[in-house]
Amino acid sequence: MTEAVPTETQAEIADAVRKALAKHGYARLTTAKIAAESSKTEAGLYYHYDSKDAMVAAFLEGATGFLKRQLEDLEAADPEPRLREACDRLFVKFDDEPRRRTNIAVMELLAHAPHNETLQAPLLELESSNLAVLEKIVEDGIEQDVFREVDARGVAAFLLAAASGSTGFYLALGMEDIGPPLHTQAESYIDSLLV
Amino acid sequence: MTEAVPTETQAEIADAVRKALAKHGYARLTTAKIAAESSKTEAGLYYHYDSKDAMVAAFLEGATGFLKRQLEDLEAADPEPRLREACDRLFVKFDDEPRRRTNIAVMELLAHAPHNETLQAPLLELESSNLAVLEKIVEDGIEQDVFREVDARGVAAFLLAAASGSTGFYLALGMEDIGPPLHTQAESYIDSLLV
DNA sequence: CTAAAACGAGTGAGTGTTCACTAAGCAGGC
DNA sequence: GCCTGCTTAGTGAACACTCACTCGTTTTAG
Repeated sequence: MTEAVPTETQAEIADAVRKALAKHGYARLTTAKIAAESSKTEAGLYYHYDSKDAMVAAFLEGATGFLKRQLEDLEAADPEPRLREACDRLFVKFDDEPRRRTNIAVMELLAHAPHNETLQAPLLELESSNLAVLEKIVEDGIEQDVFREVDARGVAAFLLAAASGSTGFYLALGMEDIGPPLHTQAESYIDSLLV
Repeated sequence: MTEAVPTETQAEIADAVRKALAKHGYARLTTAKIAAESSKTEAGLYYHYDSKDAMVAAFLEGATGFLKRQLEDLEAADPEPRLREACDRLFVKFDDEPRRRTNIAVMELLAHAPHNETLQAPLLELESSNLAVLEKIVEDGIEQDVFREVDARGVAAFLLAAASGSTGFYLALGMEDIGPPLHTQAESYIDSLLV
């Protein structure tokens, strides 16, 4: 586990990967397009990274790190509002354009992960972490008698699946009108967990 | 809407696309790999399709058609068992290898859809159709007083999102142990809809 | 204190390979 | 003898990556 804090330039390139992915998608990502989004030339990228794959991996580590922290740094302390806050962050808003694009990009990398080993580790860590955070909240809620005696892991997985699934038809396909009822339904689902 | 029933050879090529996608993913899909999965040479593919994009589109139309029909041809008549049956088909089993790979491939195409127009129409039709089927079941259930007065569209979207989301961490990342509790939780969610 | 050497960061111009796609031709059935 | 279906052999473009070199800064040596 080489943590290797990226230099400023490395971070700039990783951000260029994000922009290029948002514009063109992973399947059409090229080093030329990454360079175009950064202040460097194509060859210059290779001074900081060994390969295109390494650049994508750098972006992915940054993105998954951010998504992980977003769910770890919840403000509410009590289980119920805490779970609602988590849900709020998990269901990305349609008009948050950069975040929407980034989520779609991560989804494309996720779908490609079975065919590219370097993508697997950060994604696995992201999902495991998110799952653990949600599970912990539900467990606490059960202990404090605010939630019914449900399967904490199942509930966590169900919520997480619903949130990531919404990225597909809501964010990627642009089915705008489905977002609000979806989020409302997630809230109702949480209601149904209460004692 | 040119329905254009594919010839036998065209269908064989579309199936070769499926196999190639399962093996290599969309980002690494090449015409050479498609040819390798079929009985034709690379150039031969172009006698039947104008472009690589057209071949992918042909696969996608077949795949989405199948996924649509799978949810339209439910056996149970009454809302509750019907919704459970729909759920059963929506949550793909881990050990159903070809289906699993196909679902992942469709997910990769879905994530790439914002950057490739030819992918959008069949995917939009698939999701709309699935959503409509689920919504109808819930609506019927409400009318027949077997489900509570919930937001049918929201419930449909929530179930569909959970199912497609599970493709990500369950199927693509290989988190095998999360599948069963997820499916169980979907069942519990349906329980919570009952009057 | 200064000149030379070394180094970090980057560029412009390639290189070999892979890719999507095409042109020309050929076998066999009507 | 002419379509239909397919092949062999390309073609130019795009791609990931490399190389020789530059230019400013920093380190070292006398």
